[in-house]
Amino acid sequence: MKISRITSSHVLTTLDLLQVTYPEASCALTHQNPWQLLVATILSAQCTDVRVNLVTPVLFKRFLDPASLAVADQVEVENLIRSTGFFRNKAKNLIGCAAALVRFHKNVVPQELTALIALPGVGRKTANVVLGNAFDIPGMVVDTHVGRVARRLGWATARTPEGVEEQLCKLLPSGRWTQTAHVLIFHGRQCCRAQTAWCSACPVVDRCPQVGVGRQK
DNA sequence: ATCCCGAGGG
DNA sequence: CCCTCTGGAT
Repeated sequence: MKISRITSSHVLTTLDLLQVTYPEASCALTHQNPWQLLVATILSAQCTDVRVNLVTPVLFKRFLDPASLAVADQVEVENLIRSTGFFRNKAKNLIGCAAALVRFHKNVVPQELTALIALPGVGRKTANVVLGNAFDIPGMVVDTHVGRVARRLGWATARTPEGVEEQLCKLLPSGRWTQTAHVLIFHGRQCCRAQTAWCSACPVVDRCPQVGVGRQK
């Protein structure tokens, strides 16, 4: 199958199959607005969404908006988010983030990648999650897993992460960018591995143009 | 004991 | 590139 024959709906179906196979890969952060999503995403580093969702309601009840969090006592914030890990860094970043929004962004979350990354505690990954899930702006972090799996599935041909990102964003339907990156990472780690692919156990073998590439487990 | 859907700093 | 920051799950 050539790349030109890969359609959006074909990709979507494949994605759904992968999602069913790796349910834990789906993003389950609860939020009502970009600000809450930003906070939840910062907290989600090295921590499950379930644990993040346990602390955010308390945090948002105590600090309603960026303005109140910006002047919060760091130790109080630390105690509220302790169970999400890296709590000292996260508390400092959360407060710093809120302060930057107040100071430079009129209290609202910016919609530009560079502006988001400039916020404390916000890197490429967090920024892309916020852009995609809160503003529906295309973008995803392409690591080696995402690149390899996307190429094997025929969804991308580019060799650089940036090239793959561009091809995937064009191919994928609105709002599926971060979810796709995540599910491809899971698939790449657990089944479609770099050295030994496990095609006989692959949930999407029949949709893969390169079944049997490389060594097989 | 080891791994994790990350970010920042050396 | 390598390290560190942390708790919780496995």
